[in-house]
Amino acid sequence: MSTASERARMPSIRDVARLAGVSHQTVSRVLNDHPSIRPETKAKVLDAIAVLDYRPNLAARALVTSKSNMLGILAATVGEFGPTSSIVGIEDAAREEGYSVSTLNLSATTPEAIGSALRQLAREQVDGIVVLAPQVRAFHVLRGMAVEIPFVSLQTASGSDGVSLSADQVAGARTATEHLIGLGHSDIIHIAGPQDWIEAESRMRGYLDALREADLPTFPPIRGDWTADFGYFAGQELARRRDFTAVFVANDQMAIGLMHGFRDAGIRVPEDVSVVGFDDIPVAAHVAPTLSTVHQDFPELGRRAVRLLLAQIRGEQVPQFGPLQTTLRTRESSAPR
Amino acid sequence: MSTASERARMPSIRDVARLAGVSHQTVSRVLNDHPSIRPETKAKVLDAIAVLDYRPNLAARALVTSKSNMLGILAATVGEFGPTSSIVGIEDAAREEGYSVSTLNLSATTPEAIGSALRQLAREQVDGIVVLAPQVRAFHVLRGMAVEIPFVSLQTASGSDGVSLSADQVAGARTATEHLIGLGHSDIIHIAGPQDWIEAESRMRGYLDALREADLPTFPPIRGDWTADFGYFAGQELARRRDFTAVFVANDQMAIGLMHGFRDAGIRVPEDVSVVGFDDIPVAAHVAPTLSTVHQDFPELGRRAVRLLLAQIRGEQVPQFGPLQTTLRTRESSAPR
DNA sequence: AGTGACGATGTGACCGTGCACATACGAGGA
DNA sequence: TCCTCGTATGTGCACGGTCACATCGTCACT
Repeated sequence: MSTASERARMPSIRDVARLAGVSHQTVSRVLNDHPSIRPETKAKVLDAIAVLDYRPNLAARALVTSKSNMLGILAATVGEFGPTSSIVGIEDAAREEGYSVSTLNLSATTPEAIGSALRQLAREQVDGIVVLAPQVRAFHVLRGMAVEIPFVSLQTASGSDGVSLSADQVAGARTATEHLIGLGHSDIIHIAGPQDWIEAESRMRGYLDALREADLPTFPPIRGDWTADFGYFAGQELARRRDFTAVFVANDQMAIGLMHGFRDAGIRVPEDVSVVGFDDIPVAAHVAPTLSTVHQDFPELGRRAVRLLLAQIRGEQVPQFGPLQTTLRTRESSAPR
Repeated sequence: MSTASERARMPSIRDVARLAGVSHQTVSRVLNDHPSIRPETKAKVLDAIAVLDYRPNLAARALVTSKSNMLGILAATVGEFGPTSSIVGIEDAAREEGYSVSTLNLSATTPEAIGSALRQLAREQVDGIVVLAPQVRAFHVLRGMAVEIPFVSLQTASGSDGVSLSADQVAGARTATEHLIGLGHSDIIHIAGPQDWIEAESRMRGYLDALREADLPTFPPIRGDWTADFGYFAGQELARRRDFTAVFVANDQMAIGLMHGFRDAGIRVPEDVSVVGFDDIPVAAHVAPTLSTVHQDFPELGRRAVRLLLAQIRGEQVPQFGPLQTTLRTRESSAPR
């Protein structure tokens, strides 16, 4: 029966040292896998650690090393499917490497908001930051502010230059558009994402490239907001025009909404109009008609981001990833003209 | 031009003190809003802080106070829509209260995995933990292990007993089933979630309650895994039986897959069979036919979790939330018999 | 035998805070 | 006038690790 009154202080490195009959520094060496430790001594220390159920205090360690063993995620994505999936990949990969992850969700993408978020993460002394801020504006802000903390930004640029990373959006969009062209469509319109999203721009570029190369007419893209609701209204709007036979939509949510809008307006997919989306969200294969779309591996993107970031942090050779491939998933919503 | 060689050490509380001509303790008092500080002194200190761009070192603070100002999220959800949405709510609310959030995603829900995750968060000295582990097993594990850290668990129990919190799943499922009954259906089957998910049980109970009360026959529920793919196979399977006219599905993904399966098997929704889902995911309003479902406010659930947790941490009166209401969204997929 | 290098371990300082206690000063009551 | 009390501020230590340096023994080489 122990004295309940005495505050249960966690055992420290010195408690372990006392029990093992060594100095606290020796314990520290065992914890950090220092080479010059006699196996016998190491065993004694490990025993003591086990007996006391000792766990190193991360705050103390962070204080003295000014390294927190923690990565930060700065996310400026409302809850889009893609980025959210990447976050899971990031967390898993980080955890595997012994890092914790602190997430910071941003609603606004103003320079001030991004700045203060970045400073917040810096205060937490994260060792590195993965930025998921697919907006053009955010990207510039980041470039502009000289952060001393290593960071990798996800899905912001089309190429990978050591600090940014993404699937090959342009190629994916191009493939999707070429698929429609191959089906005999020559009047293909595009519903794009918000103007300041880099991915939206890339997907639009891929669309334009494919059309130009095939000498087909391009249409001014319609700017959406990624939501299914917008897609619906766009569908109703487009129903008045009949100068197209196919639509390439910048993401699946809008594509699904679009098909709904068409349906309500009496336009059949794919008989009257073919539709291709982007992202391959889980329900894309099951909506009616099933949606042709471009698949990309978001979790893998997250894992790569972590590898890139850790290489930077550790000063190792930064791995050069080629752009992540996308895959076209052909389904019912796209059919020959 | 400054000497680049000298390591840029962050300004500490003592640097501020020196510049302001006071003791470090006075600076500390200013930082912590201590009452006995002359306004004049306070101003001097604040000036110095601004000049040096000083920011308190959280690790040092955590070390001495053994409080980290950080909340942990322990999530054992593969990436389901609901929990993911709640996480956003948690983060926002936590951030507003000045807390950081460290997320830990679990793939397995074995007692060992949960235990080690909990210990990991404890090592990070989080002040409290929100657990999103909707599996029955996880719930028991948590109950079993005496964690000294305050925690709130989300979506595990149907009631709210101060440490757990959820929308009223039973009532929601009951409303959905009653809706089908009201449409004249008497043979209603249920596709449930995985056996060890508490929500799956609650939704099933709501379904059973409604049927029993209306004196209608119940069917042994079909156990799914939440995925649209499972729904699809279930649809094909069910197409062979024709002993029902309505299906209440435990989540929207499976419901969408189910409708796909029916479609491929030549069963029309809602003419031949009515379908109602649960969760109201964003595309539910746009699939064909649009899906009747039960809406719940996941982000609000997350916010409440944080309020509950903070009250516990601060030793305040723990707020008693009634169960969060759900709303039935009636759409095309459910029609009169 | 002397010397240098290396392995194994110990000693003390230090990281940046907050806390307990000490101190200085002015106001108010006996 | 002296003592008490409250306000405003300073002093030193503790938190739990790591780092730089010191110590001591052993072994190889000259």
